[in-house]
Amino acid sequence: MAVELYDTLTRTVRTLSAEDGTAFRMYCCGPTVYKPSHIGHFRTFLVQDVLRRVLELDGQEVYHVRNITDVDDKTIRDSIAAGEDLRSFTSRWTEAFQEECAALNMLVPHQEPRATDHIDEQIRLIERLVEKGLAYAANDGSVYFKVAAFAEYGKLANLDPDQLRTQAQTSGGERNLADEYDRDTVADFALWKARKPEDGDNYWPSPWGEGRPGWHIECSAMSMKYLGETFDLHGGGVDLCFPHHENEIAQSEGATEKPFCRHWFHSAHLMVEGRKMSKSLDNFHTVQDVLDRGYNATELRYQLISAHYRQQLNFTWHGMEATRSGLTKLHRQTQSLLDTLKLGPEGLSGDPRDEPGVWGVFEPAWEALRHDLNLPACLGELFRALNSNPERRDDVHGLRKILFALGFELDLDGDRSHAPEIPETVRTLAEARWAAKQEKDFARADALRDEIHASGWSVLDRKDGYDLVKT
RNA sequence: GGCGCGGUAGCCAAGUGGUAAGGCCGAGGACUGCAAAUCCUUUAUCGGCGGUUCGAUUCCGCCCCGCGCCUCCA
Repeated sequence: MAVELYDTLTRTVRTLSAEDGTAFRMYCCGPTVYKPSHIGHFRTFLVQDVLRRVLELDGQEVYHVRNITDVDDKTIRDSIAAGEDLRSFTSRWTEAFQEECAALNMLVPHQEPRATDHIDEQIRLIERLVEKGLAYAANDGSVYFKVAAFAEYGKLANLDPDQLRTQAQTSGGERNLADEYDRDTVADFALWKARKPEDGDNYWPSPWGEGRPGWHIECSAMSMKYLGETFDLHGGGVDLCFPHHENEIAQSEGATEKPFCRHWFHSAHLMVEGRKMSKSLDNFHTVQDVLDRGYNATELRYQLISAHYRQQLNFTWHGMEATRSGLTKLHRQTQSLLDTLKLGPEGLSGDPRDEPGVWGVFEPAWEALRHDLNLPACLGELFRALNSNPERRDDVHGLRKILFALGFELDLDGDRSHAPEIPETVRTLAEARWAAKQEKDFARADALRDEIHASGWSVLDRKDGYDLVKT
């Protein structure tokens, strides 16, 4: 048994393994905390969450680190605008992020290091680079990585470093804005940024004067601190491929002369109604936006993991409706399986990671996950298995594992306990209608149903009675 | 211009060198006084043109269309 995943660096599907033979060490680039994360961010984090669940179901011990970037232009700008110090400002947004992760039923990383808690580590890493001639201090007190000194620069994003060095314009023909500091070539990137007036109180002492770390260095410093100089997997959205991860490789491998990480895991972007979503455009939906529309977190989770991770996912409200229907079917069929086996909701409780690898009819769904985390295929096989009317005890083990991998917590048999109180007037009307129906006075029965409907309730007849449901 | 991804039923979306999973919606049927729910059945030849092959949606070439990245965006 093994889990296979596409690796961005080698452009091949490779088997994942723990280099040290014990724990699989994965680092995921986390959010920059200055406003609510949008559902596109959560797509990436959810896909990473599923990967971790699959690895753990496969019997591997996973050590999962996801950073919090709490110092950059935007966090500084917005905290000052809010009249709040950076630490408390970013702490608020970090907590908001963590609450939404919990709502989406994501496993909590083993470490969630913050950039500002690791300034020393970052400075030491920069010092190593300066000592090795891979970085230089500019006149303004900033320190830059010397891209020309790192021969393999561009290997992850498959870009030509010579071209990058001389590129003064972006594809859109705009001036390359990256050139606002004093450096040798446009491709060189800042490891340390000299203090500027607009930084307010947000600066730290360093061998090169007061300032703050650049964008990429915190991930190199923190991943290596918690996972070692070579670790197993590094993940993020495709947009991080360049420059962020390319720069991380340059910094890290430049300093250590060891491979930085063994596997690169990038997930494609979420689109919204056919358009790209990003913090710089104003078209993003937050988790709260989706909840406000009346969808629950499980429905959102399902939608966000339902496409293959290397494929763009187009989020639409129409799609959310389809997802809701699909989840309803999943509930129903799962309940049906439990009923067949005379098991209560507890039949699916407990931690399936501790159970033996028995899959029953759900084996194909598991195979789909193991092979490059093929979630659409997994969902297809899940439904196919349920449609086959499984009735063996072993099948429940398989279903429990698949539901764990997907992170779905189904509210089985829970509808009645969560149902709102039925008003006495409605109950009376419903009793009267049932009596009328028994006497085959259908005109009166229908009239009473209309009355009940006007009170906000629907009557659903069964063979031997009826249910009242709030509309 | 450079690098990369995709075009499969009304919608979403897997997949394979030998005639295409699954979900949603729709349709037909069963059930029901009706309605809802539920159950059953049912809906494609895979962007276009060539090539390789006994055979291609799947491999190769060209073309058309859409999308992403190319310096601080997951």
